[in-house]
Amino acid sequence: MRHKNNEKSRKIIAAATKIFAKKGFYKAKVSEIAQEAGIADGTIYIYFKHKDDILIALFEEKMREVLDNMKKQISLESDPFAKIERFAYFHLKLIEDNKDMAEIIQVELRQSSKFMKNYQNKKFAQYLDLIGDIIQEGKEKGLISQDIIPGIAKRAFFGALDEMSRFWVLSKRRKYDVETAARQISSYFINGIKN
Amino acid sequence: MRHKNNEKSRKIIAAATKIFAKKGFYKAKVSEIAQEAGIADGTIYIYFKHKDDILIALFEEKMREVLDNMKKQISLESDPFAKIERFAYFHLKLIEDNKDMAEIIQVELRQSSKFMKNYQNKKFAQYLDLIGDIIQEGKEKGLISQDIIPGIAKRAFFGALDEMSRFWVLSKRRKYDVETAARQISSYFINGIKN
DNA sequence: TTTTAATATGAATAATCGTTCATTTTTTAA
DNA sequence: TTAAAAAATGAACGATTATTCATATTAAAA
Repeated sequence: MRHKNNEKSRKIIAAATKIFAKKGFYKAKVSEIAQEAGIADGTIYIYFKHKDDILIALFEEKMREVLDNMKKQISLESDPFAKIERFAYFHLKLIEDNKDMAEIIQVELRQSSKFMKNYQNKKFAQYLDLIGDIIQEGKEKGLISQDIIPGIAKRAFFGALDEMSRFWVLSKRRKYDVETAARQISSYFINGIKN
Repeated sequence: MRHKNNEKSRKIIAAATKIFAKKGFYKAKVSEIAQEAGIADGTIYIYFKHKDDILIALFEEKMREVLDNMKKQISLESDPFAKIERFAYFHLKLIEDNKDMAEIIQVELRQSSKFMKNYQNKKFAQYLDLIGDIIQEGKEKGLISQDIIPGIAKRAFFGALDEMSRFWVLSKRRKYDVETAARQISSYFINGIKN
């Protein structure tokens, strides 16, 4: 039954999210994931061909969620600067609400190019492009300086948010709240690029 | 003889830099590092107790270099904004000139908290604080808005540069040159935080 | 030169874990 | 209800690889 299979896949991914976040991909044992999911070791291999595939499926599922959610959020605003501010807030909010996912994306996504030679993270590129598109729109509306290179600016903005996330994810306590961090970071950026 | 030992340690670290960058920590075999260094597998264990220790020593050595170099660069400027610009340029230049090191710091440093429970990267914190101190100085001189929170701003700026590095390190070709990227990123930031 | 100490070697060890598959259990179809 | 198919199990396998250590080599001291 198609429905049940998806259910079990998701159960495995949910378990893997927890275990990968806690131990990292390499130190996470397949048997631990199985135990967390409440199934036998071998069952995992009915749904995933290799351990790697669990991580890839995890990326795909989470990134799809994140991307869809952010698209919706952005569409609620019409002003490019308001979009940027909203992006910052919801990005950081997402991190706060999904620590395990955030930790995996922070840590494992970066090394994914090493152990999965051919895996191209298209969803991540699309996520970055959400910012790129806002900047492009702002330039066209004359709100953002023509000197700004969207390919650099989108990375600078994402990187600023991402480093903040890293700090939260890897340290135990949150020193700044989401609202403050989002407001600060988006205001540096908006003031920095506006015409 | 002290001198010779240090020499061999460095030879091992140099070899490890190459291998870790190419394969990542977990996929790098100790025997490969030994081969790259032109020594026997066992010899590595005279200089390092565990594989982990090679990576830690590597971090320490590289970060010390990076930190020393950047301190010198910053001290050449007196104006906080000029310091920021110089920081951006030399950070990106360093990445460009030391691809292997950059790749390791990008990828392995992030997961270091996972496999080395007790390793605190003090040098990295100091590196971030170089930016924090510049911002503090700028605030005191009235050049930077009092609303700016150095603990957030330093991460935002570093993150912007770091994301650019990530792009360079993980993609094959460099799309933007160092000068352009440094100028863009530091100008967003400076305009964003100035009074 | 001879003795002693320090270094280096690399084959052997031992532990780890991803993956398989013969068997059992559950579900579906007849 | 019974037969066939699908899904699940988990013990066993086998490949990998960090680390050790008995032996050999080189350097230092006597």
